[in-house]
Amino acid sequence: MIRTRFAPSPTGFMHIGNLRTALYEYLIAKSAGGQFILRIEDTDQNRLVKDAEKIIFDTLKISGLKYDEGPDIGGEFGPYIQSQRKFSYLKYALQLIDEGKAYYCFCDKERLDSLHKKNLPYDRHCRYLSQEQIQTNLDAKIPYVIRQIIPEGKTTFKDEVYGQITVDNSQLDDQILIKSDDLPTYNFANVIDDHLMQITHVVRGCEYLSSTPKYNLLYEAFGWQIPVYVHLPLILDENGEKLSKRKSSASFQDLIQTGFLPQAIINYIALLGWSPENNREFFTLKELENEFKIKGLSKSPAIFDLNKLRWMNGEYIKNMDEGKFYELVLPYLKNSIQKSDLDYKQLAKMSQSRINFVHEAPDLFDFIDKLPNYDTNLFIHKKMKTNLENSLEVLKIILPKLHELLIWTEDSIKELLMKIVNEMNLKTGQIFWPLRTALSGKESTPCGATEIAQMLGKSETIKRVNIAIEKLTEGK
RNA sequence: GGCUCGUUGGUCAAGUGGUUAAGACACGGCCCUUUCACGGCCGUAACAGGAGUUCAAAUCUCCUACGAGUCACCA
Repeated sequence: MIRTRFAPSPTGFMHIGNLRTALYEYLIAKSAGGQFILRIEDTDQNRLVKDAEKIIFDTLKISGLKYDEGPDIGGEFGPYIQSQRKFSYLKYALQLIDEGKAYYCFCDKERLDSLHKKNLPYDRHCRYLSQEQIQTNLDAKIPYVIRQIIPEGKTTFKDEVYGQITVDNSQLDDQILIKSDDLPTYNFANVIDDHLMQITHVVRGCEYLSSTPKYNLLYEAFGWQIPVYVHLPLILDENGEKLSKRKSSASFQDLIQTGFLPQAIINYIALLGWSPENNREFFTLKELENEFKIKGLSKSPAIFDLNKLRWMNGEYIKNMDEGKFYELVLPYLKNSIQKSDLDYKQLAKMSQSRINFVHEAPDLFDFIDKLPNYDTNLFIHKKMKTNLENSLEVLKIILPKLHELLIWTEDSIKELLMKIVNEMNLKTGQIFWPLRTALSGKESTPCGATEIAQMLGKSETIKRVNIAIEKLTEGK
């Protein structure tokens, strides 16, 4: 049984890099019928950010990444918040001391700093202390940390994405397992918890690639089974820089707030660093669970392209069930458009293929309540073969006929206009373009002249045609 | 600086020794159309550089360049 875990620190926003890591962890587990676990790593109390934990829960919920075990739902390997396990790590470190694989270190900050300044690794000073010295120091209550003895030689491990990687142990410090406050370091707690929680696949960002040998040395010291490693390439922002938890540019919440649909975000980030075996681009989460293969992960970093996300969001809107889109867009339309006798279903339908965000819909219809103060040059359209003169002429012809029209429906208006087109032997556009422009005052609208006339009603239509005639006459 | 990793069009990417080097976004053009959008068609544009192995290299090896990650009592 494959078990993966998402182990974030509650130190800020969830940016899409974090989310993608969670997504891949989820997919690796679920594509093999395994389990996905959430564990909060909050051992650094100084860096905690208020509400960050809630953000994590909410984000996973909204994006549909359901975990099988976690702080808020429990599970047989709990607790799932590291601060609640904080004193359970010490005994493992003491065990390593007993076995001669770790040691007390009493070096003070000054000593360490001076080494650090010279860019030197820890000199293993305390590794060779005698039993008596150690006991004396302990009795004297001198603060200590516990360090692991890093053996000579090389450490080799296999990563599922990056392949075999070998590091000379001389590159590795005798790492601290337990800090002087008796709490574990991140790396140590991580290994212990992953083992205790029976995590089989450690999936994480590739910033951990170079510290993985340290992890392995720990597993080996305990004689525990080493997990499968899957390191993920970075996601960079549009400037090619690392995403940050402080800057919110690519934070999930902000994207949601901007109007991106969770499904579109998930779909898009799934493709940032992974590609399916076929050429497919659209996946629901369920479909990803079926198609995801570790083999498709790439090694090089990817730039987060808001442009393509926008496009994908538009695709999700276009392909959305009509009824569902109507539900989503209705409040926006009702709130922004004052004219109330409108067929909102029709408006929804007209906007669905024209927007990338639901909230953009009302902008398309802003001309309904108020005719913009447009420039008469709008009447000039080369392809429609219209200019100021023939537009004026056409509008003058239409005006009385509109007055006479008794039944005011889209069909009746269209019939009327087509009749004029035929009688006068015009190009269709030569009558529709001036009318549409006169009624909307905009270069483009989500629908044609007849729909607009119908929406506006007879008197408003006539009013706007009159305004247009005036404008065009004045310009002469 | 040491170590590790990476480098295919502006972006995401396919590709595992022989391809006209896919596809998508963006961009440009054309078509459809009463405008716009949708849709359809077409186009611009890439193997970081060098040396080697080979009949044959985007693919294997080495070097160089560039980029990134990491070297904490942070996670």
